[in-house]
Amino acid sequence: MRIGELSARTGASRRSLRYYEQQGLLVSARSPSGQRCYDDDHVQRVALVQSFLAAGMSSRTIAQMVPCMTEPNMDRAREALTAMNQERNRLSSTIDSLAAARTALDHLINVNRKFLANVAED
Amino acid sequence: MRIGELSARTGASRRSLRYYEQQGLLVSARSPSGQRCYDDDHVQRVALVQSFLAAGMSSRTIAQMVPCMTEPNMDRAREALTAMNQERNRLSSTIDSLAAARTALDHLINVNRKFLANVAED
DNA sequence: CTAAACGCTCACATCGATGACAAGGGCAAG
DNA sequence: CTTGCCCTTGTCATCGATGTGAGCGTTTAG
Repeated sequence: MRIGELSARTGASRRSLRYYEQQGLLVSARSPSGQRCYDDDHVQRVALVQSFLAAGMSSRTIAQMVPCMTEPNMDRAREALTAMNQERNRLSSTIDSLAAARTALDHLINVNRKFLANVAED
Repeated sequence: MRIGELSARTGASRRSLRYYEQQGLLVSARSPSGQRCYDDDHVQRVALVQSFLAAGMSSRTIAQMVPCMTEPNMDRAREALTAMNQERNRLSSTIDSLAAARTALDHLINVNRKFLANVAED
């Protein structure tokens, strides 16, 4: 498939897909005329990249792990594992922060609910 | 206290504190010479703002809720509640995304661990 | 064959929170 | 009064992912 179809299937813009490739997150075969050619596997790959980007990973970090996403690579597996574990920790503590923020928000929501209820009573 | 001390106590840079004020996230009294004066309550307030910013809320969004953080305000309570609930949902789905990314990462980590173990066997 | 739709590269623009720096005023200790 | 440190406002720079548009080649349907 060409870039338009991959874009349609993944929801990533053509622009983003080219950017992913430029950053080494995605590899494409090229037609004789230079157009990018993808196969079905790339759909999942893009989904994974999107998931990681949405999680706040930088493309540099993802690029470090990507070589091991397709076929584990002995040379890079160790450093990739290090990066992955580091990111896993970062993710976990981010999740904790968000949960804390949500708790604080819940508190604010309750205070305001009660306030509105009191006003209604008067 | 003046801005330097608040900065030291909260970990937010002086620059950030001025920015928070400019965005309506923080209010300060001023000394006759124009210097910002804070009291202890502001430490908590800044912590809350930092927590929300770290959770990816825009300063505009936080500004919408802040008037109701100090003293509930009848005029704004309803719209603020709307914004708060909206943000709560956004937070929840962000947390879900991060959790999904972490699961995907765990999968990758396992694949690589096994690969390295197999290599070691040979 | 032609036109529409798609693809290519290159380069500049955008957003939001923050850093960095300039030019100047306020205040305490020597 | 001077020195040193803290404060003020204002402006320009930064980062990363993506939008946007120009200028030009390719593929496909009529």
